[in-house]
Amino acid sequence: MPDLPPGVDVLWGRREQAKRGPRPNLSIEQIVDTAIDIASAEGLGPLSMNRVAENLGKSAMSLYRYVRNKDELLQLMTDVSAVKNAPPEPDQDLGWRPNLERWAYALVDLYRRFPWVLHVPLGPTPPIGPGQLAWLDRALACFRRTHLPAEVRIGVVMLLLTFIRGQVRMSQEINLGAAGAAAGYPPYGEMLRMVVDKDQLPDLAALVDEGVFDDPGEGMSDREFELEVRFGLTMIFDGIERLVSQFEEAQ
Amino acid sequence: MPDLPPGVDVLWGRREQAKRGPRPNLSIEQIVDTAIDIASAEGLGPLSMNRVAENLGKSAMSLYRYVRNKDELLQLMTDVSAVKNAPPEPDQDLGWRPNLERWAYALVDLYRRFPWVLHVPLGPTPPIGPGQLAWLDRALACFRRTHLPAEVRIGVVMLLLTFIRGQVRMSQEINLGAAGAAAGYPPYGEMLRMVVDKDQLPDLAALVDEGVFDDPGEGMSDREFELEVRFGLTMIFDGIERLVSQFEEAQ
DNA sequence: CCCAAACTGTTTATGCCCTACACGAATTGG
DNA sequence: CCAATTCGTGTAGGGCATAAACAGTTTGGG
Repeated sequence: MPDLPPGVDVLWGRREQAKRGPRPNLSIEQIVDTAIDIASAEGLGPLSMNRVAENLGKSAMSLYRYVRNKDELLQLMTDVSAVKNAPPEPDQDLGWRPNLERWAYALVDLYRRFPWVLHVPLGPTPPIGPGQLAWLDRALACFRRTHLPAEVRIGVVMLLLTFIRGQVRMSQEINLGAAGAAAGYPPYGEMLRMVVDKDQLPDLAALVDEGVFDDPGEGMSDREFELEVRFGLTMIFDGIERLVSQFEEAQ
Repeated sequence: MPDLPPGVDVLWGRREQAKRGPRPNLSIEQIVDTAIDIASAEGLGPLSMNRVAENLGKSAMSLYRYVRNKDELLQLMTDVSAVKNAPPEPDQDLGWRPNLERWAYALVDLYRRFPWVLHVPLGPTPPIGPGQLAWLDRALACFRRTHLPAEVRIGVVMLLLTFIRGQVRMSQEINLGAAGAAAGYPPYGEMLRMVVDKDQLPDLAALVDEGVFDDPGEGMSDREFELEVRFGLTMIFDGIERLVSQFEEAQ
């Protein structure tokens, strides 16, 4: 029987504790927590094994007694963040749409609380930790009273996952760009006016002239972001609604 | 007047050529092209300044005469890939939906031809190169005959961009995971059966029992991927259709 | 015509990073 | 009580981006 990928045993608490040898002075939980603290405060850039060990008052190599890899540490961090911010329990009296909407906005909150999660390179397998699977399960639970076939349910949930992930990530990066505006670059609208040619990019030029790209405030405000996400989610939920009613009629 | 971000002058061919000094033995085009070749063949991991220079028969530091940063090189690569795979010209006799669908699937092709683009960290500003702006323009051109207001047009295009980006990226990573299956891991369905508990994750367990996660072939086939993308895009396009007809009636 | 200025490519060096390895110290089963 | 096992650390190796100094090449101005 083949083994599970590294880290999975840890996530599900199936790591057998040592019988011999000195007592461990650290724990994976401590390591992952401090790593999460660093990443949440300063991002993934400054997160190095050295830095984590330093914050724990230990040497860098000591971490490798608990974690095979830096990548494994990142995977653990990702799943633990999903545990720290658990999905809401759907209320089966409410119908699928309000429940799924609550779920979706809770996911947005997760990515806003732990922005670095969006920059963790995906591991060798699809999500398999308890945190991420709990999110998956709660989304699927919203469809209990519908007649959607199994494949469609997953398809819909995956659609929401990728869309929310992409949207939050993009807004993050746009915000980062706004911070770069302090570095001396002109605002986006200005830059576009400098390079966009009316002949080669006519439709874009029209929008630039309308001032659509001229951000009034500093970068993208929380309200603007909310609107952008809500816009996309509404469109997607409308599509799901059509799908659900199709399979309801077929019943 | 503040300067443009680094690399923009290069992208738009506004780099002034040197008058003094020896003739350059390299060109940015060469550098970017070989970098693209490496990344397309082996991914961003093995792409280092040393490696690029090596493939050109030069020393690593020579590249810094043409490029400020590795990050700038990555941004250039991204835009050039969008030029090498240009967006289709919309046919104004066809209506917005067929045109936008062609555009969307062409974008999917772009990301499949240059998978590494999805892993390039976004730069200090939103896209400003001619390649990416051309894609933006061609998408906007699809709405010429509609009455959508400007903000909605951008919103829709952004929605498509993030969705396609996320979807292709996820399928890439799943495929990578399938490659990891050769490393000795059991298939995803098996692993889920090992960890998913019927009491704690009932809805997920139901789907696991149905065998939804048991991939018949090796990883995700092209056909499966096509279906997945088509599924999401259809839902989104239905949502756009609703939106367009709303503003048509309001006219 | 000639020299100084400007530019190119290379060599060298610095400072990070992850991590393989070997070691001494601590703990415990037989 | 010894041998096996485990823990934490120090050292070192290899890779990376890139700063700085330098030698060689081209050209504009006197």
